[in-house]
Amino acid sequence: MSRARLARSFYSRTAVEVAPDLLGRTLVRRVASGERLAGRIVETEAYEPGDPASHGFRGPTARNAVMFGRPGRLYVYFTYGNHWMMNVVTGADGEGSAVLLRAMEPIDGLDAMAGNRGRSRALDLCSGPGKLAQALAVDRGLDGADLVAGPDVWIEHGSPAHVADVATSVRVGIRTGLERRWRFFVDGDRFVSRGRPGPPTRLPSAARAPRPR
DNA sequence: CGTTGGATTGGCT
DNA sequence: GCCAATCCAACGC
Repeated sequence: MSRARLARSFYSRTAVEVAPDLLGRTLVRRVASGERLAGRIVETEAYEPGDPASHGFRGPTARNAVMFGRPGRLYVYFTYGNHWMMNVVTGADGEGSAVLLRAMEPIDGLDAMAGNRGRSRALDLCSGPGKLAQALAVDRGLDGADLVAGPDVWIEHGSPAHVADVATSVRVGIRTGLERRWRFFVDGDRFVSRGRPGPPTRLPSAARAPRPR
């Protein structure tokens, strides 16, 4: 369990490589009071260049500008009139790829997260992308925050999930790009969101007897 | 400048 | 399971 930060090189890979590698890592938010809010990432989605489901598909705009900048920064956007979403910028500088952070198991700062959420049950704090940003008090102010060297939010090495425990599915809530099964999650983990994707499958490299749940 | 609908959530049936 | 809430970026005229 390492508290060292992930380096820029971690993010300088394709979104499809970074997304499963983020599972088991520790997402950390240092709020203004100095308190540490943190958890174990259990669900991500990859958005690649040329992917019709990606915000970057039609090129850079004011909203998605951070996606087209250097990797290792946070891309935050607002949707459905209520919710902020946290993404990690990946790939080469200018490429326009990112990984959506969808859920984590809260580890540190649960009381503060509960206050931010207006909900107290641990399972309700970070089990979805909108919930996660709300629990961590992340909004537009952190769009572009540097995960590699910034003071507000970062990701530590943690304990990477074993490949055999990682499952994939269609990404949640999109209408195009359904053939790309780029949602990655820790199979059987209680803190994964309740999305409505298609049936999950194990990663090809993870073939082995299923564990009991 | 007006319209549309979204990488969701939570409450109600 | 269904659907309203709520706002703003993107796109079309």
